[in-house]
Amino acid sequence: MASRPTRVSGIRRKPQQASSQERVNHILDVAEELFVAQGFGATSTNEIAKKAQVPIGSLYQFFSDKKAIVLLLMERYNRLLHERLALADNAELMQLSLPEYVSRLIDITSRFFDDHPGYHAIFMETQGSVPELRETEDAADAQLIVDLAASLAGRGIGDGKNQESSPSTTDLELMALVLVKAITPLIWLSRLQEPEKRLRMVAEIKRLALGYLSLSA
Amino acid sequence: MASRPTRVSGIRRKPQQASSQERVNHILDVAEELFVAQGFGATSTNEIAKKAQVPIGSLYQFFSDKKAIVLLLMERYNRLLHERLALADNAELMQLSLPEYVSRLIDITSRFFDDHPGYHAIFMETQGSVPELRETEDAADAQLIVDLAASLAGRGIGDGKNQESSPSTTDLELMALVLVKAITPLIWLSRLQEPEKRLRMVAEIKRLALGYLSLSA
DNA sequence: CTGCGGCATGAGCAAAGCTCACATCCTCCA
DNA sequence: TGGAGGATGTGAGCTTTGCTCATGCCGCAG
Repeated sequence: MASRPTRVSGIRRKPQQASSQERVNHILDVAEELFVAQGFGATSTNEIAKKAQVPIGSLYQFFSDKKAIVLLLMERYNRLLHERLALADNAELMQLSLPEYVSRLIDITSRFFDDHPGYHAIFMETQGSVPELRETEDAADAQLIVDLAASLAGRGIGDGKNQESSPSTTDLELMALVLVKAITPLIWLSRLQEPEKRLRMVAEIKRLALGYLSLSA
Repeated sequence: MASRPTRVSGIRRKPQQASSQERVNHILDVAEELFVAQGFGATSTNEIAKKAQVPIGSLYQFFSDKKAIVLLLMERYNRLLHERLALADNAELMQLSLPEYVSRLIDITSRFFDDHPGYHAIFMETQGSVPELRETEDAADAQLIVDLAASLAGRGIGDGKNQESSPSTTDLELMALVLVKAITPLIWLSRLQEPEKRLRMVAEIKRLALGYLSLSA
């Protein structure tokens, strides 16, 4: 798959100069910090501009919207997650037994959310009020789903599901969709529990995935 | 379980007069209509007041906040869902085979979201920006989870999970938690698909639940 | 009829997102 | 080198929206 070009819908003037590019990144970093600390709604664009030492007018030259800031942040996060999963999804992973394979994938994802607490925090608050964010997120999930479906196919999952006829790729992708969309919120939820309960939840999430996959093994 | 008193945290002056109670309900109905039609963020409180033929000052005598309106709406929805599930969760349901039992529960929930499209629409947009809503929703889910755990216990699910020691209630509730929190977003997602794919998704959701429960049967 | 306590009302305040008229800088040709 | 002209930088202030509060009105006790 060719690496699709990053969506820059929310950007107003594409920074040609390197210095401007740095300014944009600096604004993004400051915004991320403030969003995580106080929330998206409680952070004003003027505050971001002031803390980033950028006049409010300049900020709006780079970002069409307050929403655009959050959009770019989420794209950054999505890229990171995809990279991390793609990195792990290699031949080595294929050697593992199904339970260990499932366990690894879930641990990697869970770990990612630990390393980037802003992802969950910002996404949860903004997904509802920023429709474009749903699209970006769906595109990112679609990517994960395609990859996961391919990975599952490599393990021979789903071959025996349709008794007759061919087990169309779409069936596998449907399974991958269900897994991704079920597991992601569960992992987020697990992060809110105290450590002991959290471990039990993660174990239970793995059982959920495993039970589902076992039906089609 | 005793029916817990409805949370009225967001109400400013408890309407003693019947006429005031009617006014509150009328405002809620108008607000629901506007929220579904244009979204929560795009609907101003002044607009609600005008359409409900209530002066803006009076509206704020009944509701402490714009958030309070949405909170009361969601409580209404949660009460309805709980009632519908409680109604179905009777002896008759216990006679069914496990696959049919799972199928019924998921169909009932899915049907509920069809009958009340506002639930999903309003909740999705507001959950992030209204922290109190998360609490209300968690309380409602907790109720569902306790009921589901009891229902599962009645079927003998989970008895064989812990090889040694007692299968503590908490284990069952953890399973119920995982099921509820995994299935709800999936059902919401399924509602956005075209009819054919939607049916396949619902079937897949049932397989997910079934596979999971089968591990502990 | 008169005084009083509380409810009803909507003009207007404060906060936040965003604009736009103006200043400043940078480039390039005479 | 100077200066014209476009591109970029800047922040006062406009608009919208959630919400308040000074004022008016109503119903009842004396």
